[in-house]
Amino acid sequence: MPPSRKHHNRIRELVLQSAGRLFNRHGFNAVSIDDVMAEAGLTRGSFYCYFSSKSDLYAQSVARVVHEDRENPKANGSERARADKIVRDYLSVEDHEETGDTFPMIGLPNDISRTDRAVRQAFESALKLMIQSFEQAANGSTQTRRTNALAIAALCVGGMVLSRSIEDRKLADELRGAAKAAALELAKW
Amino acid sequence: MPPSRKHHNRIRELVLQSAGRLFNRHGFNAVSIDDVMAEAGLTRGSFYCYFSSKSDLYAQSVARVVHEDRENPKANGSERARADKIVRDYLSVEDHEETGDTFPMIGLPNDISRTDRAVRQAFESALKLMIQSFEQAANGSTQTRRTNALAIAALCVGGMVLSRSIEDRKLADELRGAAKAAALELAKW
DNA sequence: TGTACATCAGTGAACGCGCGTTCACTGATGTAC
DNA sequence: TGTACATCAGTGAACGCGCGTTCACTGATGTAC
Repeated sequence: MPPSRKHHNRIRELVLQSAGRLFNRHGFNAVSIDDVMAEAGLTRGSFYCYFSSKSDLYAQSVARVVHEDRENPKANGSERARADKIVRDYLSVEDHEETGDTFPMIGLPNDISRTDRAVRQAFESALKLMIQSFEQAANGSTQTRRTNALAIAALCVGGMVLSRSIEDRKLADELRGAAKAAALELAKW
Repeated sequence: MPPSRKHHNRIRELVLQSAGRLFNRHGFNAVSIDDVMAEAGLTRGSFYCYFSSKSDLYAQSVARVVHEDRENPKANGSERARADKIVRDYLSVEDHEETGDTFPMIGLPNDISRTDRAVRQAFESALKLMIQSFEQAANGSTQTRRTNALAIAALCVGGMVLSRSIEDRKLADELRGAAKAAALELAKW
């Protein structure tokens, strides 16, 4: 087996990273396979050496984040710090263009609607993980923590989606700021 | 002028209604011109008798709602009642499939990203109107009302988008419920 | 050590499909005379 | 009142483009002997 297994995995990882970045920024539909491969420095054709379809790529890209989080759950510090980081990733006023390969991957959930099962399931498990993070970090009774975690998730996604959809930068910043404040208020962590 | 002006306007309105319904439910990209025309009982071709492009249709569909709201601002009752209705339209657990031609039209904002100017502007003005509604209805200082109105908007959109993106109905209902509770708590109206 | 071969990453052209848009045409409606 | 004509809604086929996917081919790499 000539081109080594190592090489295969390295490139594959590279493509996954490009994909994560692009999917987070622009959503599923708006990103083409060409875009992903170009960002990784390759051309369209070899994509299928690594993934069986665009949906497969998305599913694996999301699954990777979930998996990594499960592997080293405390790597990024306390539960509080992790939850805090997620909120910041979504709602920071400053570097909102930098949604790298951090956590989110729930980039732009809307265009998920009509795609296949695997994509939706991957998305769903990532969402559940995010909610769980918030739940563990929050204070209060079990019930309160659950409810607040759900609301925080809605604030994160809603704030980000809206602020990205508009051109009025001032309003966009205001929106993210308000959503962040409300989220942190709910969390009381 | 044979087919009367009345007729033209009537059909046009009918198409706008179908469009509003479908766009609210599925977003911009996921709805085809065929879908809209079929829902109105017509075929693809005559679409261009009424609108110059798909973007034009979307822009006008959204603009209609804004316009109607400006025309009879108190038609639906007090400011409180109107704001309340918007939240319910977004986040009711029951009839979330029924997002008719009520207010929302901020159906699924994500896939707006790469479409033309008119579409984005229409969307943006609708969003501003929604925020304004919340602002007027809420209690507290000017500053508090503004901040809370923004957070409520994020909760509405985030809660709806997320709950529509997942298959786990129980979680979806929980999400909408939590987002709604948080929104009403913020509003204190 | 050197040569033949197998393997697979990578390329770029081509295919197919969905969908927005165009177009030639039909048919009904109302106005002109 | 009746007939010819103009107007436009409506139809369905066709075009064009973007993009996911396929495919025949190349070339490099490492193993077999």
